[in-house]
Amino acid sequence: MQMFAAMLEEVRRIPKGKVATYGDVATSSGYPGCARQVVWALRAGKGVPWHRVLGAKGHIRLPGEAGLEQMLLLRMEGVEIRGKRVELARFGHNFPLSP
DNA sequence: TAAGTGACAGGCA
DNA sequence: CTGCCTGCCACTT
Repeated sequence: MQMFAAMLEEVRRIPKGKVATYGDVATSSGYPGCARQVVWALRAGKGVPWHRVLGAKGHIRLPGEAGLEQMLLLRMEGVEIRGKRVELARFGHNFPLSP
């Protein structure tokens, strides 16, 4: 499995109403420490719920209107947003380790 | 081959 | 709480 493919797969596993961080996606997809590569995957990936991926602490790391849209999409899925951040304790998706 | 880039993470003031 | 700095890794030029 290619790195990006694995990452995109993990992103697709995030259920509606939940979110995950770049680091979590990277780790659970088998590439710990490759949070930046998750960005690559998301940019290249199509048909993935990219809006469910946030930065550390549930911070939205998308600048400009894209961030606004992400916030909107998350809200529509039932994710509450406090100011500029999400409560990972409640909406963070617990990834099933896949070895 | 080396240097630069990025929707990052974690530590520290 | 915020903002700055460093480490990280795959990819491009």
